[in-house]
Amino acid sequence: MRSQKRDFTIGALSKYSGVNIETIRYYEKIEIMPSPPRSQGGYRLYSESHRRRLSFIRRSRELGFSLEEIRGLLTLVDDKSYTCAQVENITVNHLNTTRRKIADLQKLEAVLDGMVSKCHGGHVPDCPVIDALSL
Amino acid sequence: MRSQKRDFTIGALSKYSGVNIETIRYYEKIEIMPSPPRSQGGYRLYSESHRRRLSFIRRSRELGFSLEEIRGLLTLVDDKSYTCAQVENITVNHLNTTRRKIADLQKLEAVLDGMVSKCHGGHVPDCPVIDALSL
DNA sequence: TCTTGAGTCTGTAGTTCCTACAGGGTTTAT
DNA sequence: ATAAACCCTGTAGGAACTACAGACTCAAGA
Repeated sequence: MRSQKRDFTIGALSKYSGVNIETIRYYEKIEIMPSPPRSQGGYRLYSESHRRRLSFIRRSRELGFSLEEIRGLLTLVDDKSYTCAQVENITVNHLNTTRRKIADLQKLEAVLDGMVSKCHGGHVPDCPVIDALSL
Repeated sequence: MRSQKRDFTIGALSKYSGVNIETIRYYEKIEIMPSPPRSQGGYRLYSESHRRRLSFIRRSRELGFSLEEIRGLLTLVDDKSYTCAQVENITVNHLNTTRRKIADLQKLEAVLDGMVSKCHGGHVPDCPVIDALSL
């Protein structure tokens, strides 16, 4: 019993992944998602691995990575012929921007949290949100 | 001695904030940045508060917030006539997405960090990066 | 089996958020 | 005063979607 792959259509994939149907087809065209097999009538048939890849892309986009950055990471998944130095290069780079983003978001979190607390106190606080991310 | 505001041109603002000159003018057109005063010859003259606002926008964009989301936060800064309930609404919302993003980035960080360690060990690791953000 | 309605197909055009000129005026340093 | 470096407006292009239009497919019920 390997992986029974119950295929699903593009509409179902869209629901499971939170990505628009049109965007899914767009991702296939620019080759960041693979072309799936088709039914006799020409319908795209997806499986679990597609759903996982697509969810990864969506969430990475929400974190502010460009499709080219994501494509770079995904080649690490797809292409098994990298040297350690190449992998480390891509990975360390991504790790740096990831850590910077975490730090920024935590600053933002602190400011927003402070505002909510003050608001609970009853009077409208002024909003120092710019101070969090203005260098 | 209040704030001595040494004005600077759009090119300088671009350097200080890391935002392209064209993008700065675009932000003015869509009214997410205010129209600054002009010199006799028509040059835009910016001061420190512009720089801070613009840096905030740039870094928020890098964190994956849309201009509309950022505009929402900035109205909290600009408009002093909100009720506490309104402020809390906007803020709590933003706080939720912010925390979700932090959590996602931390998962990604762990995976990338793991890859780098394995790479230091000498042999090319396979890349479980999708697992970090595929639900 | 035939029909009907929801779902999918390709292709093209529109939106958002920039980015890159073109052709001209302004500043500043020599 | 004059050239280099900068800025102006306007328009056109690119990335990453998003929204049709018109035709085909599929599942389910009469």
